[in-house]
Amino acid sequence: MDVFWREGYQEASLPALLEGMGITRGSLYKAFSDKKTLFLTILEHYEKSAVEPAVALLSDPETPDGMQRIEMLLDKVIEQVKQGDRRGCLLCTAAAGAASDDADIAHAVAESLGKMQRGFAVALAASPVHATRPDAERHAFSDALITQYTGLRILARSRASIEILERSASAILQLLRTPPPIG
Amino acid sequence: MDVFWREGYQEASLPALLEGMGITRGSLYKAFSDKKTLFLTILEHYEKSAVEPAVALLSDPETPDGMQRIEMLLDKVIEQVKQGDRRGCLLCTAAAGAASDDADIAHAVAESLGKMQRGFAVALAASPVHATRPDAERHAFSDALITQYTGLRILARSRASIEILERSASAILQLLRTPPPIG
DNA sequence: TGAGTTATGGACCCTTCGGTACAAAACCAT
DNA sequence: ATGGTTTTGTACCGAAGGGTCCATAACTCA
Repeated sequence: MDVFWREGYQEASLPALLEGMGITRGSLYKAFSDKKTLFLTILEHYEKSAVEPAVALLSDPETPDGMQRIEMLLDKVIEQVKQGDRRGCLLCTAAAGAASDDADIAHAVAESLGKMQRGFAVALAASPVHATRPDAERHAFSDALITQYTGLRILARSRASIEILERSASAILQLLRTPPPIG
Repeated sequence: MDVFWREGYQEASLPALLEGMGITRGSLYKAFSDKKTLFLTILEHYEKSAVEPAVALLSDPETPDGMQRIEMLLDKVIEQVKQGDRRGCLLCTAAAGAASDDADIAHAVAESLGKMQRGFAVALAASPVHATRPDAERHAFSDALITQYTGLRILARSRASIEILERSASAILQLLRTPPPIG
């Protein structure tokens, strides 16, 4: 997973993957029919090991304020970058790359990003500021959040300064915390 | 440019580029020393033909309200997708891909994205809602906007539904139009 | 322990990659 | 026209890509 995460789908070469997995071609092609199938399997693994925890965080009732959950998630992302991890998000990178030329991969990626987006919606519903707002608005905000999240992850991959990422994240939080005008 | 735009830096093959340019290898390597140099030249061209008009739009005093300029820009992006153009943004795709492993390319990309970001800042400064706010806040919002823009462009490349993109764009506009609490 | 099965290594296949070399063609000034 | 220069097309290069094949090694169970 790490190799795909670091290098992206297309760029991850078989030799690199094999070294990362500590096996050889024979075993890989015995277990997975080809590179694409391997990647789809990895996407499932990523969903379990990265997406689901993130969604769990966004849905965690132990943090009553949904906005705070979102803040925690974004903080995690920023913290990762601070520690030198510039891999970004496997899904976001796949969405950007030629991976999304393939219908199966594009579908799997969209599915996982959809889960994240619904996670944001759940968190918003648990926010005092947004709980009482119309469903449509929360839906739109969760769309904006998944977009923001994707942008953040992509810019993390490029060499954007940590300050940009931090300001960007705190700005979106500030905006979402501002109570909407009555009406 | 279109070939790189559609396929990304790494994925764009020499034969594809040659066909797109209507020339053959001999001429290409006469004019540009290699693929990377060609791409850097293309990035300059993209900056002139795509980034600068966008920045001009964001700075256009004929539209007095800066927020409206931003809305126009996002509308353009959405409109492009509506017309079936899923190429996204050359810079954003390059930022996501292995292109940003190369320091020169990463630098050029960051430079151009920086121009966009400053464009957003200029537009915000021309908005009644934000003109009187602290510089630091506008700066942070412009960071959030370039992040949002990147996310939008990446999701446009993947097969995200047009509705997500539309809601995402209008949500961020709505948030930015909400006057901040006094203080 | 030994027959039967499965997993593994790695040589090998073809294609495509970016890049070079160079002869033929096109252009140019005289 | 003609000699010299520049531009163009294309054959070719080594490297690396993903994928196949098969002999050997490693397991399994009687």
